[in-house]
Amino acid sequence: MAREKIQIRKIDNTTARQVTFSKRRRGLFKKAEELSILCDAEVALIVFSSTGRLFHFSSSSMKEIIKRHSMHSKNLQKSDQPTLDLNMEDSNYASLSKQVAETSLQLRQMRGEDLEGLTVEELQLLEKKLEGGLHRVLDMKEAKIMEQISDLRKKGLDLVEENTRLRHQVSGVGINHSENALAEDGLSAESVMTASQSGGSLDYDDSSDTSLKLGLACCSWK
Amino acid sequence: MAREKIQIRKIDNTTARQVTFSKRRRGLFKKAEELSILCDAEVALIVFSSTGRLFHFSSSSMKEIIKRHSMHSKNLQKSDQPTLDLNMEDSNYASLSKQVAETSLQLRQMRGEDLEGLTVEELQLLEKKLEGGLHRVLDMKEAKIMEQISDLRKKGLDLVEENTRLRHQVSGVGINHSENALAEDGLSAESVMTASQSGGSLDYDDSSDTSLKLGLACCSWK
DNA sequence: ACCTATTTATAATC
DNA sequence: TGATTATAAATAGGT
Repeated sequence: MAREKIQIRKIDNTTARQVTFSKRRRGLFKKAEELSILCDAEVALIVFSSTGRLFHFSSSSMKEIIKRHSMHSKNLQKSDQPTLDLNMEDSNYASLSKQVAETSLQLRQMRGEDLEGLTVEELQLLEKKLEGGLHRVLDMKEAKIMEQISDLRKKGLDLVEENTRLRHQVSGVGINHSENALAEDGLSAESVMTASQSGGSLDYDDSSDTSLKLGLACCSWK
Repeated sequence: MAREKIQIRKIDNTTARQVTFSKRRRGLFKKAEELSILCDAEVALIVFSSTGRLFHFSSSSMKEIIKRHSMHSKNLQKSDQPTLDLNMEDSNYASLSKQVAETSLQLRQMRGEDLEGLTVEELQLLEKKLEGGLHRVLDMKEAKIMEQISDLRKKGLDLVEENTRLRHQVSGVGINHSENALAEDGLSAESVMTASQSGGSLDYDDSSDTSLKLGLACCSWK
């Protein structure tokens, strides 16, 4: 709702996502409170950021609202869960632990560990994930490298410019002592450009081991 | 936010209040969902109208989010629960929670997400990890496939053997009716061996695109 | 964190 | 309720 319309899907850029999260979170909580006041409603809002931070609002007691909610929804639940507040909290830790175990197993498997129990199909899936991840990492690395190169090139050009200006100043003032010999074969703007570009071409070798690929092997330069 | 600015206090007129409730409720739920999608956040929203009707939204499992919330808030609660075990869990909770956040970030990054903040060096490291993992996964897959192949081959040999035995039995008993024509071009033990071996040679080509590596990508070996 | 051009949400009205 | 519309708010992209 601003400078440009955006699509409602996960924001890729982490920083942008966090900024948007902050802004929209404030907006959401404000509106939640307004609804509760204007319309005399009971409102409970719980938000966990993707980094795990908790934000919450409730117009009255969060516990009461949650209880009331679970009473309502319990009518539709299979009553195999005598979930009261107490054992719910107890099972929290377990579920979080389970989550840790699960995620770290996934992580280990992506590192190529603990693969014994997997079927060929699961391995195939893992392989696809890894290739996808690798591809995106390579793309990002490439982007960063390009950025650095263009930065460096720009800086180089600036320096050459300043260098030239200084040399002119020096010769203009007529103080051209031997100490300034350095300036006499100072780099030209063009040579800097060229050097930067060859640095940026990053010619890769297809036959090299993949671990040395330098990330540009299969990538599209953007 | 419209024809006129309003004060945020309870709307006296019941009808107007209900109308506003409907409109704002929709807006609130929409924004809650948008936040969860855009920012990859976990969001739970529970609303009771003043007439007692329940409305709720949750980006994932309401139960899970509520659990997670109650764990967090327990940390800030007064010690009306002087249970030793619980306290221990509380003190562990923060670190466990942090661990979840950390591991899942790593996982996301291995999937190629959330890479913005990384330096080229970090990306390089990630790349190495991915390549290492991929390599081990491929190795394991190959091993499993080889194993399956030799299993199949063995079973094939057994079958051929039995087949032969059966054929002998059949001809021995002298009941060689036309229905048994099938047996007459039964596979020889050798042909099974050969077929299995050529299927199992698995020569992969280093220069091929990784996604096609092992040449068996499309086959589902069980 | 602050600034605006735009997009959204919505209060009043029909 | 539902549609309309003028206006208040929210906010995306920059700085």
